[in-house]
Amino acid sequence: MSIENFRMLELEFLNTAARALGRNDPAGLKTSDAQNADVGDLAIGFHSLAKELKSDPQLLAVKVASALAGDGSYVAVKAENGYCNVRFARPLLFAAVAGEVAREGAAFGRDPALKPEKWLVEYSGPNTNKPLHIGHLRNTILGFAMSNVVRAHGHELTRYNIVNDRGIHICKSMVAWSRFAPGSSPESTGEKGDHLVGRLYSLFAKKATEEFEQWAAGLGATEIDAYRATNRASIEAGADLTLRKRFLQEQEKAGRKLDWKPAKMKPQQYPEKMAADAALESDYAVWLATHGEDVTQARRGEGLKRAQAAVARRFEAEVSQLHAETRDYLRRWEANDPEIRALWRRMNDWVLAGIEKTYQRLGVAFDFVDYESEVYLQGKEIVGELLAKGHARKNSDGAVIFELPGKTPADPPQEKVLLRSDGTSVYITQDLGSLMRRYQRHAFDEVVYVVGSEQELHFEQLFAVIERVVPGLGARCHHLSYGMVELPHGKMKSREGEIIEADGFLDTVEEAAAAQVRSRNAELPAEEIARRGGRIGLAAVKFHLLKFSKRSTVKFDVDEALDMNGRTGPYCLYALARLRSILRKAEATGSAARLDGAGNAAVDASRLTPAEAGIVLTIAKLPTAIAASVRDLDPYHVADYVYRLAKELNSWYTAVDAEGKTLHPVVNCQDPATRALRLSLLRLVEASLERGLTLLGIATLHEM
RNA sequence: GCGCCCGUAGCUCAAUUGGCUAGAGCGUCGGGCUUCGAACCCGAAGGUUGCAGGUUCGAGCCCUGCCGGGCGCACCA
Repeated sequence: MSIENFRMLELEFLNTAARALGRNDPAGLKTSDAQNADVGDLAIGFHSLAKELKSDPQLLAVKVASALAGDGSYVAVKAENGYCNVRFARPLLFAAVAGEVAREGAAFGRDPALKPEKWLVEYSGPNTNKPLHIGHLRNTILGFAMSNVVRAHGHELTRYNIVNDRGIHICKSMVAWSRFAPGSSPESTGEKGDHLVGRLYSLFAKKATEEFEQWAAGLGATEIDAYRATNRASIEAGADLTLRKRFLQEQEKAGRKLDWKPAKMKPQQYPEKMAADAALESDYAVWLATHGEDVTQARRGEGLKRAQAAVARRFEAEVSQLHAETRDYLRRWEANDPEIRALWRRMNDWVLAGIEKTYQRLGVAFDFVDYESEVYLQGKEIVGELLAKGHARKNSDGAVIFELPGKTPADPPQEKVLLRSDGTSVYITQDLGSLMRRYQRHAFDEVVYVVGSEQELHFEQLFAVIERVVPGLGARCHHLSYGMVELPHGKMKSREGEIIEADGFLDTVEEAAAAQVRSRNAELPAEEIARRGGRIGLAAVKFHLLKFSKRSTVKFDVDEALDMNGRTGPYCLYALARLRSILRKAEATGSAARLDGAGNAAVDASRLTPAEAGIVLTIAKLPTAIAASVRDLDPYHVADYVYRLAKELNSWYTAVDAEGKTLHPVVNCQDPATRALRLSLLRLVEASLERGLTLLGIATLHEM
């Protein structure tokens, strides 16, 4: 039997170890990385098996080591600390890995033993009232990479996008267009469609604020006063509550004990607690007195804030022309008013065309797109079926209720609303609709939703509901939940605060990258500088968004992401470009070796230096990295793989001996056999880096 | 108040899912270009893994209780 890939080498090792212990198969054994490169390539730990056999791990390790000693496949075997470390014969290792890369080609990285399943991945989820922002960027890049990785692992993959194209926020842009910019269009203003509509949306917010202030300046002021007069008691109580909280926090910081838990208190502690309470109250009185000015200010501020919020709500609901018009638009939209529908369709098309341009620029794509304006209707049908089958029930006021178990076993069941009492749909209705439609259409095995961690509860509930509808399906639904993106200036969140729109952000990074290129290659034509800057900038953004595990909050420091020194996209791109420069030189001097079966058979892999063998071993780990990414639903393992390989390559490339002479010359290598080997190795690294970066959605360069 | 997540080197993050001596990047300090791209590389210092218990042959990882932070707990999306 010939060894065709690294996995077979691993299995051979495991099987031999199992046989040495008198077992039929390697169940209970698994390989891990050797402790370090000095001791070997791979290891097997015998701790858990020893426990099972009531034996000593080191004893088993020694037993296996002695069985491997005469085997020509291994050039070093060492039993230590309950591990058996081995180093594979170099020709064997090289042939296995080179053969795998050559044979798999563009599929390198898949798991040959995998039983393929049908997977769906949903990501991006744009709104049609504004352009993509930096939060969408993490989502889209993460989702695209995840879907690449799922397919690379060997599964059948369908990529989905869900477009939020209906609701009150869309109507705001439409009202702004009708009232303040009728007739404007991307053609007339020269703006990208999504930017135009986003600007109209902001314009609505601005005009609504103006409307409110105008009203508040006159009639509104008395309204606020009246509100404050009638609600003085509760306002002051509220203000007092905040002050008290502040006082208690200060006390706690100072080390005062406040966390008396009545339920856990022993009876003899009661007098102690009462004394403590009395002391606390008197200290609070003193604190209030000494913070007199502060207190009045806070009370005034707090009261005003609450009054304003309440008045603003009432203003929106009862006074504002703009908000009334928006509600009117929504009602007419739902009633299929032709005029409103036409405007809606027209503006949506603008936004979608603009967003599509951003997708193209990012190099991401989808196989199917769902529109909420369509799936919410299917959601209603699904809810109807649930009702008919008795899975859900109607409330006294007509809302459809689904009973979910309480958060803890002790809690009562919670009532989840699936349909409002007026029959309109809520958030979960449409997700139910799209999920069932996709399930019926594709009969998928697993589905992954790429959505921010703030929606964990929503998906938990969605999956619980679907589990009741299709038993067993809930467990096959997954939420790829990720953390937020922050810029040095402040927090970035989809529905609050300053929105950093994606195109402008990408422009900034790409221009900074182009400036780097220009400073080093001033002679290049402007278009070429822009092209390289674009690739480097995108690589910087994507790698930075993929190199952390999904849960962590990403602080996006542009300078850090663009740094050539460090764990960055540009660094990986540079390693690959430098490698390709060598290969070009080799082609030019006619010393190139071809990466095919014959070429590899010709190279003498026994000449591999330890550094080179290490690189081969790293190359071989792509299937492992991909498998880990699928297991964790997190592509960062692949980003880690790419960086490690780039790092090892750069190290190898620049290594020098004691006199400062290059240790690993390629083109200049005097020995033809070593040169051929190194060229083969570089082709393997090139293919692996290209493959890894492609999975991350990062386009590479030949020159930087 | 309840639920989920997080707390690891000065900073930002890993740790093959309970295993060998807890590793990287940045920053700091020191070193390396007459030869394939120095847009790089090498070395050093830096740790009571938030605290206190527990389970285990073995805990950064599992359990309990605290402390600190993030997110969530709508007939919003």
